[in-house]
Amino acid sequence: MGRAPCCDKTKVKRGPWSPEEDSALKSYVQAHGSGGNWISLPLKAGLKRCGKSCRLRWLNYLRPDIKHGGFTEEEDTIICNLYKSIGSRWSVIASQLQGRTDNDVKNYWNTKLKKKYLLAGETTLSSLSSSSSSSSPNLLTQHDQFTNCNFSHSINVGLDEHFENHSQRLLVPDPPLQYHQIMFPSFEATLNSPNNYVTSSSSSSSIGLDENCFLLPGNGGGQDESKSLMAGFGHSSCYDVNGFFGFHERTSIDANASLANSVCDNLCFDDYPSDVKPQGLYPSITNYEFSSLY
DNA sequence: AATCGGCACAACCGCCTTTTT
DNA sequence: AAAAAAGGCGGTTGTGCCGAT
Repeated sequence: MGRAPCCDKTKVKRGPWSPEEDSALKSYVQAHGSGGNWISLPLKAGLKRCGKSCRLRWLNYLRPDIKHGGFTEEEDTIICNLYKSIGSRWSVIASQLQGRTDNDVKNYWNTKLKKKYLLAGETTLSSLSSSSSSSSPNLLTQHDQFTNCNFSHSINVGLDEHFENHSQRLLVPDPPLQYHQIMFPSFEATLNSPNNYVTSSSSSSSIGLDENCFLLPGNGGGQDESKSLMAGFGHSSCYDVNGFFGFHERTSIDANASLANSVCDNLCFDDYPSDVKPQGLYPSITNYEFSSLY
C-alpha cells in the first residue's frame, strides 16, 4: 500500500493555471507568505488546488525575480560544468544561477543543452569554462569511509554524473598532490548565493549562523560523526557553496594553533564579523595544508 | 487549409527527506 | 523513538505552438 495522497484528487482543479488563480495565489502569498504550510494554503487563498501544486506554481512561476528563457553562454557553461560534476541535481544547479528555477534548468537541459553537451564532448566542454581549473578532476567527494581519510594520500576518480554512487578513492603516492580546489558535496543544502556557507556544526544557534548559513548535518565533526566527511577537524568545519573550505572556530581546529592559523589565514571564517567577511570566492587551499592538520 | 512532427515548458507524480507531533 | 505530515526533488507527461510538408 502506497502513501496516502496529499489531497483529494477528485476535488481539486488540475491543469494550467488561469490568470485569476495566479492572481489569487500571488496576492495571498505576498500578503501572508506560505505560512510554512502549503497544504492548507489553497483553502485560505480560496483556491481549489492541491497545496503542492500551489507551491510549485509559486516557486516556478509567480515568485518575484524569476527569469524565464534567454539563458546566457555563461549560464550554459555553469550548467554544463555542474552537470558534469554532480549530475542531474537541478535544484543545486539552479541555486547557482540567479533567478533560475530547477524546473527551468531541467527543461533547458533536456531540450537544448543536452544536445550541445553531447555534441561538444567533454574535452570541449571543459575548455568552455572560464575557470577550467574548477572543473578539474582533482575533486574529493563524500565516501562512507571518509572518517579516517588522510587527505595527502587520496584523490577522487570517476567523477561522473553518478558520482555519488560511483566515485572511488584511490591511494596515491607522496608527494601529495596540490589541489586547485577541493569540492565537497555541500550541495545538499539549499543555497542562494555564492556567499552562503554550509556548516556541519550540530547547532545553528550555537555558532551564530546568520541568514546566509545553512546547517549541513553529517558532513563534519558535528552530528553523526560516523558519516562525517570531515571528522577530525573539530565540530565547526564549514564549506562555502563552491567547495572552498573554511572553519567556524579556529580554536577548535587543532591543538597546534600556529599551524592552524597559518592555514586558516587563507580561509574564510564563519565567525568573522560580517563587515570583515570576504565576499565571493575564497582562495584555494592545498591538500598538503589539510594533511598537516592531522 | 489541414496535418504532422518536433519543440518548449508548465504541471503532475511518486518517492525520499525533513520536520513536527 | 516512532509515526504522521509536509516539503523538496527529479523524472515524466500533457499541451500548445510553430514550421514543414
